[in-house]
Amino acid sequence: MSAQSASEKGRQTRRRLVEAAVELIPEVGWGAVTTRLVAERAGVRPGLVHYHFDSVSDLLGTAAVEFAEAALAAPMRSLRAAPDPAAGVARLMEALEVYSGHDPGSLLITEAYLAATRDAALRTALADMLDRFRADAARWLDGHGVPDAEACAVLLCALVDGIVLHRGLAGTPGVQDLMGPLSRLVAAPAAGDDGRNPE
Amino acid sequence: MSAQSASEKGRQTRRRLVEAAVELIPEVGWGAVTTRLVAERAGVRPGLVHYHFDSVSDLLGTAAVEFAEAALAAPMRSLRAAPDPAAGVARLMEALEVYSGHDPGSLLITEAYLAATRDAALRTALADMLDRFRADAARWLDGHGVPDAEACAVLLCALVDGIVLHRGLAGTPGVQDLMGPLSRLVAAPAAGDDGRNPE
DNA sequence: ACGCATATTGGTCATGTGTCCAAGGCGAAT
DNA sequence: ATTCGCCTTGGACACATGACCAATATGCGT
Repeated sequence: MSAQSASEKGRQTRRRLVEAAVELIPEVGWGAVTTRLVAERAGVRPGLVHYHFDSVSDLLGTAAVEFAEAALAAPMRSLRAAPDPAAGVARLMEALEVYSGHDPGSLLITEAYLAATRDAALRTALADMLDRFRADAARWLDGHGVPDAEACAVLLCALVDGIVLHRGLAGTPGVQDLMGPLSRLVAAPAAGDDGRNPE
Repeated sequence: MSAQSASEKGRQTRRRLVEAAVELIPEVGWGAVTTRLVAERAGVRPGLVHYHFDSVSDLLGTAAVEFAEAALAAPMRSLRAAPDPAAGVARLMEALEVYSGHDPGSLLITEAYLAATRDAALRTALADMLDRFRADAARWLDGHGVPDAEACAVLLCALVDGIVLHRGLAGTPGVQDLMGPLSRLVAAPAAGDDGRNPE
């Protein structure tokens, strides 16, 4: 295969380390990912971790952001491809069905949320991601006549992570059972202006 | 004052350790709570931790369950005291407003959720709690004419933790801005009483 | 061919960790 | 007062950790 340039090999090693971290974070927990552990999983020597990353936190942060970015793209596409709000939410929930039982990806993201509490850089990175996702969803909902699109988007995003979180605990009922109330959430006001909330 | 019996003093020490753990878990993260750290916070000697608890995990699990039990009681009361579903959800969200910014309590619970992923005993303990909460909410919603009460309860519980989780990241919009769509969620389809929001 | 920059190695270092234990304290029951 | 049981003390143990570094390998441009 390829005896690539030194920098190319370096990038590959770095990538392996990130992938190993992505695997390990859900398995053992954010704080329990150690240099030696991640190096062993990546098949490289422990010393390399501190060559490619400033610290273990740096590695973990990089892994979390890279993964989350990729993981959120799919559900977002599902939502956008839907013809109407109800179908969109249905698709979103379907995409979420992947997160059944103890899904490593969802655990990773939750771990990252918590770690972000104690890491300013990670916090802003994740918050930016969430805002982008939320803004996209709000725009789409608004464009399809859903009232309070922005609030709906906030709720949907919270719902996604909340369901994912509870899934980790035990078998929360299948998502399809939730569709009734959910479709009400994004239903356009039937006749009169009913869903409005005067402050 | 005091000069209580030996066993009484022991119970007090144990209580202090639990309280210290409750403080520390959100501050430094579940995995970073060490014997010496928690002992220092509790004002006792490190050796005592392993007298009152089998291990650090044992301490953390005890702290999480005891705290979560107490923390969920208040919102549940708020919900139950409400006259109708819309008001109930409003009260629930109000109670949640306590969780503004980085609320230690919500972080504690989230940390516990994640730790439960790798601890069977803790997992069943937390799942039992969540089920009780969910069942109570469902019963109450059902008794107030909300359709799909069970699914609604699942959504509400997920919503609570999801909002709490996202709150930790940054200033998610105030809860009152979410009430419009939320009242739609629990609105009864019947013509008479709908999701109007008294206040 | 020769340096040159990058990637890798194998090891060391001080520090902090969970767990355990023998000895001491101290109130309570006899 | 003496014994008994719980609580507490201070220290010890073996071990894992993050970070660091001088030396080495590897492929690049010249």
